[in-house]
Amino acid sequence: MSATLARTLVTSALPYANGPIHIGHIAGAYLPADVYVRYLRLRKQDVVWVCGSDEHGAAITLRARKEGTTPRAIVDRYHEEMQEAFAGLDIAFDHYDRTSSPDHHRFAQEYFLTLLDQGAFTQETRQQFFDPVEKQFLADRYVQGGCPKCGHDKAYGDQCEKCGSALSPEELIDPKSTLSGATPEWRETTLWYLPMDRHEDWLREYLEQGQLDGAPHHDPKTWKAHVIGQCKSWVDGGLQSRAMTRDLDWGVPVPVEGADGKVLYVWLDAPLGYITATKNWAEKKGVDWEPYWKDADTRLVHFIGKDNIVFHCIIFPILLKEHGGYLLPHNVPANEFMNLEGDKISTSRNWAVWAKEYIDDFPGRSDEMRYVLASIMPEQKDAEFTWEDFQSRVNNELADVLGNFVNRVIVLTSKYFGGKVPAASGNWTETDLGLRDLMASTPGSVGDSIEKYRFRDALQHAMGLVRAGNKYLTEEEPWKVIKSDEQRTADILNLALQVTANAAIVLSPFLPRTSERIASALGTAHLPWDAAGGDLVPAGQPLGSLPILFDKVTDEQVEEQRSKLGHAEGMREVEAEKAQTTFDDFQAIDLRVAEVIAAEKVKGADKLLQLTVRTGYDERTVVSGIAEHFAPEDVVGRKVTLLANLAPRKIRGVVSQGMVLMASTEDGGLRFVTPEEGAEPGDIIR
RNA sequence: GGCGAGGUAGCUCAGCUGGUUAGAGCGCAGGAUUCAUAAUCCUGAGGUCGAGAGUUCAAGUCUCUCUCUCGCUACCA
Repeated sequence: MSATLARTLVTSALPYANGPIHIGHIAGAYLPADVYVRYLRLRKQDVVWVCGSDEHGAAITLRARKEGTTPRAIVDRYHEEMQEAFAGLDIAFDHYDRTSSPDHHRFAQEYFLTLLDQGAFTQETRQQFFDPVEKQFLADRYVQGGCPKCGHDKAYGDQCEKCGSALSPEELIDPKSTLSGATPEWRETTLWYLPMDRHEDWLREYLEQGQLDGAPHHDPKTWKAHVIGQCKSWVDGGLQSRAMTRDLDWGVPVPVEGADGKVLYVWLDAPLGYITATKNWAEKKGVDWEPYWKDADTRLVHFIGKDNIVFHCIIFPILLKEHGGYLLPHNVPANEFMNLEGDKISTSRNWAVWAKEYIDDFPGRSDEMRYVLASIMPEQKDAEFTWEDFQSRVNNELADVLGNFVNRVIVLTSKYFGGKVPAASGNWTETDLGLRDLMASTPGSVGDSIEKYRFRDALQHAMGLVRAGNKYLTEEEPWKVIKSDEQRTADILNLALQVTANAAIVLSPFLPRTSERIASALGTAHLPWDAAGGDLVPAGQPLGSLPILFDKVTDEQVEEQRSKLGHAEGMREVEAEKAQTTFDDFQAIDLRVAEVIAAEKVKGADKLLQLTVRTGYDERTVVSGIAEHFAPEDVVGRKVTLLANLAPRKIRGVVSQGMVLMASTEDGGLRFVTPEEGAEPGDIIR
């Protein structure tokens, strides 16, 4: 497959510059791309891999405000930090850029104008929250208020970070501007929208048939099932218009008169960063960038996590096609998620293994992490990282299988042949020929798997050669043969050395450092992939010294890493108290003790429970979004705190008269606010 | 509730367009061996392929129903 196209352009999802990189990111979008690209480079193919920091968007400005600094300071900090993290794990982009650069702004604006001229957008006026104090429109994330679902009192206008549900700003209870704290007003604003429904037909053809403009473009069978599935689900469900601009002051300004205070939506801006990065790479290199994005002889591959599928398979292709002249992705091998020690990775709970911390704790041991992540990469479904598994893979596979094999080959050679590669007679036995066959076929099987984005398989194939080497030594027993037949011993060790040199090549996309150390010791450094398969080490070659390749991971280290999880201090976001209120305002709220006497699930809604509560003076219905935390039988008979004088509201066809108060716990759970024994329904709380 | 992806040996996972006794790595048990980081190699135990029904000469592999997990989406006061 790789032989038919002239060049390959690889991108990895632009990491968002408001937090550090963890192993989930690495396993999702960076390590697979790195392996893929290293392989293509070894094949001497024309390949470019670009990435960069995604530095715009409301979340960054919000964070800047919270920390009392500027968005620039935030993105500068993470731009540096993320690059250190990548470098620490030998993630070697050809070019790492950033979206806040003037080059990128200019290019994104040009691109936007072209689309505008070509009628790709519609202009619509909608109601949006406006901060009367700061005199500016508020992006969804700039509005905070009570979460209508879990009651969390500091949910954002686009989602509640406590319960994870997606929201829109008008749903918030008692919305406040996060800029000034003022209550926002509804005002009209004009934004540009991308009407995606226009594109459903060709998208369907592109995704399902791999056809573009009536011509074959790619083989859809090579795409992952979950990628195509999710895309079809979106297209079949009907595509909506999506705003391509935002009212914000941090981003690429909309280059249109009268559009002050408006910027390009990050999802328009960010993927264009791939193009800017390619241009900047080309300039640095003194070559033409355009073939990489425009020549039909180029394969475009996006490595991403599953959360980005829709953007890379639907929205970005629309933007590229609308502009014209640009290539569409040939494949988007999105990975699923990496879980950690039985739970999902969570930045705010510090339930994560941070790339930088790993490198600090295990200096120089990037290959170990790369190996483990490649072995368990979430290629088809979510995967799970545990430190115990890390330990066992490093100790049993890297140290015992690979490290020990290399060591025994070198020790045997130095013992019997003074550390020089012995010459082979050429009289191969059946066993020898079997191993030589495997040696010859391994580069192909590893490469095939890599080209199919099956990195775990590829690594298995590569390790298979090493395992065969161990078996060979054990069965041929050169330490016995040496006593009677020196030439036969030379043959055995020569072959074992050739296997070692071959292993260094086929493992190098995964274990660049280790491969380099092995190859240097054997004097076979910097050989191309296509050299692999046959004899690589010449007879008579003196071997360099090679210390033990892998230290074992101790139980203490495992324990230490485990104990770090979830225990970072101050990681829980302490929420600022709300603005002062008055006793009179408090008096307006009528809280009472009530007892739940019946409960049932609201049909058609996963999260709603319809409760009947006794207040002592009446019985009423309250709809509560707690069904995911409590079964109906769990709540019947409980005494609860009821907000009694809340205006009735119809939810899913049921009129809810009041609200049951809940405490939302750090782990995202809910607890009833239960009065002490002795309080009876109807008792007033004040 | 709708849609998508999953549910395969103790663990982590492969199984392409349906076809001999369902595989790998790790773990475990027994054995071999000592060149090597107490490493290696061999053998084995042996999983109703989430549950049920159906199509077929033949199903882990296709169809339907159910169930659990994950994601998107709706509901959320």
